[in-house]
Amino acid sequence: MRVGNRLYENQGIHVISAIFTVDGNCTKVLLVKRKNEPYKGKWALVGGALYNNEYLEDGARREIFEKTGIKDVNLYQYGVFDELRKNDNNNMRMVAIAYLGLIDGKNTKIIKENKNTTDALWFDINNVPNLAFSHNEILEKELEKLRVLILKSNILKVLLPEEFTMPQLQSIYEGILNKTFDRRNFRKKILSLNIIEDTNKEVSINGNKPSKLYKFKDKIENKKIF
Amino acid sequence: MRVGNRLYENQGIHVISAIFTVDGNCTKVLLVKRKNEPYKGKWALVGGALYNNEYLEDGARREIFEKTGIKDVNLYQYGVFDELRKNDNNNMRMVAIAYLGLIDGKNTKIIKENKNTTDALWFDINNVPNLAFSHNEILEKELEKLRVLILKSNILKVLLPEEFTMPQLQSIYEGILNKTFDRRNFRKKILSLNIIEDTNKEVSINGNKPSKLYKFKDKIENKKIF
DNA sequence: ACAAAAGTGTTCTTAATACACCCATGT
DNA sequence: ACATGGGTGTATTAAGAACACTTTTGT
Repeated sequence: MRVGNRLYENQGIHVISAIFTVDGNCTKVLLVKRKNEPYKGKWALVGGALYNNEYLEDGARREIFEKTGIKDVNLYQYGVFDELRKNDNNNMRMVAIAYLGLIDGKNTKIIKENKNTTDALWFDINNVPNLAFSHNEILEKELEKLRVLILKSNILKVLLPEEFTMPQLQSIYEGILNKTFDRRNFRKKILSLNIIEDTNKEVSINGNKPSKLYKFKDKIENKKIF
Repeated sequence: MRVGNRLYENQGIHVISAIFTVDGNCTKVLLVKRKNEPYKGKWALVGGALYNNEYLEDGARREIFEKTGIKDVNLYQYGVFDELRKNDNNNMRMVAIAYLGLIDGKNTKIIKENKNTTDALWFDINNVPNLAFSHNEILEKELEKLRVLILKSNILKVLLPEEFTMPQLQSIYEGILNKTFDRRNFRKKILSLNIIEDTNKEVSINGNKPSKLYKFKDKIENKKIF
C-alpha cells in the first residue's frame, strides 16, 4: 500500500500548534526561532512534519516536546491550512493541521533550543512579528477559536488552581478577550454558561473580604442554536 | 525538496466532500459506491487522494467531477479527520480533509459510474448505510456545519431562484434543521440574521395571495459573541 | 362565498446591560 | 475607623417563543 504514483509524491503533512498562555491581563503565544531554511531566523509557531506512524495529535505533541520541552499540554480542535510551495523545479504540497493549546506559562519551563530551532519565547499576541510560512494567519484563526472555546469548555482549567475565585477567573477572561466586564454581570454570565460550579468554600486571597471558591465542571454539555 | 525520509513515507492526503441537497422537506447526501478494495461495494462520500500539484479545494472539486460529473459546486470550510490504517506489513497514514457542498439536486444530472465507482445516489440523511472508512463520522460533522452555516451565510442561494418567497425559504430551513417553525417567528428571525433583503416585488406562486420576494445579500457580515 | 396560502402584531418570558450599596478582613 | 476588594439585587432594554386574525387570489 505504498504510494507509488508520481501524482502523489512530494506531499507533506505538518502539524502546527498555537500554544497560548495568559500573563496578567495579556495573552501570549509561544514561538520558536527557525535555525534552517526556509525562513531561517524567522519566528514560527511550534510544529513540523508528521511521521508516518503517528496520529495527528501525537505528532503535534511530539513536535511541541522536541522544540520546547513541554510535555503536558491539552490540544484542541483543528484547522487546516493549505499551501502549495512552488520551487524552480518542483512543487511541494503542504497541508498544515493546526492545533490550539493552552498552558500555564509561569509554571512551565521552556527549553530554548533544539536541532531545528535557536530560541523559544512567549510573545504578547498584540506584538507578534512576521512569522514563517502563513503562521500569522494560523495564529489569528486559532486565537479566535480560543476565544470561542473559553465560553463553552473547561479549557481554562490549566491556568487556575483546582479551586479558584470569581475575580481570578474574570481576570483571565478579560486577558483573553481583551475587554473588561462588570463584576456582577460577569458572574451572572459565567454561571449561566454552566461550566463552573460552587464549592461552598471561601478564602481570603489577600487579606480582604473572603471570596467564594468555584471549580470547573468535569462534564460540560453543549448548547444549541435556533 | 523531495521527501526522502522513511519517516514520512506512505502518507496520504484525501479530500472528501459531503454534498447535500434538499428535496421537499428532507435533506439528502450524495454517496458513491466503491468499485475497488478497500471497502469494495460499500457506499462512501465523494473524494479521493489529493494530487501533488493542486490545492485542497481544487482537489476536492476534481474528485467530485470525476466521480459524479458535477462541475458547479460551492465548497465550504473544512474539517480534518485522522486515520492510521494498519496493514500486515506497513502503516498508511491518511489524513482526510473534509468539505461541505450544497447543490440543487433536481437540476443536476449525476453521472453514475467511473473507473473507481459503480454508482452514485442521493440518500436521505436519516437513512444512510454504513459507509466506507470513517465517512459516517465525517458526514455527521459536516451536516452539523451545514446547520450552522445556513444561519450566517448565503449558502442556500443554490437551492432557490434568484428571488424567492419567505415560505419557500422556510421550507428549506425546515428540511435541513428537521424542525417546523411558526411563520411569523421564522420571518422575524431570518430578517434579523441580516442575510436576505426585500426586493419590493410580489408574486402569486400558486394562485393564492401573492408573496413578497426576497433575495440573499451579496455581502454578509459576521456577528459577535460576548 | 369560500378555500388556500400569505401577511401581520401583541403578549409573555428570558437574557443582556447598566448601575450602587453593603460586607469582611487587615492595619 | 478606614482602605481594599468581594459580594449582591434591581430596573431597563433586547431577543425569543407562543399565539389568531385579516388579506388576496382563483374558483
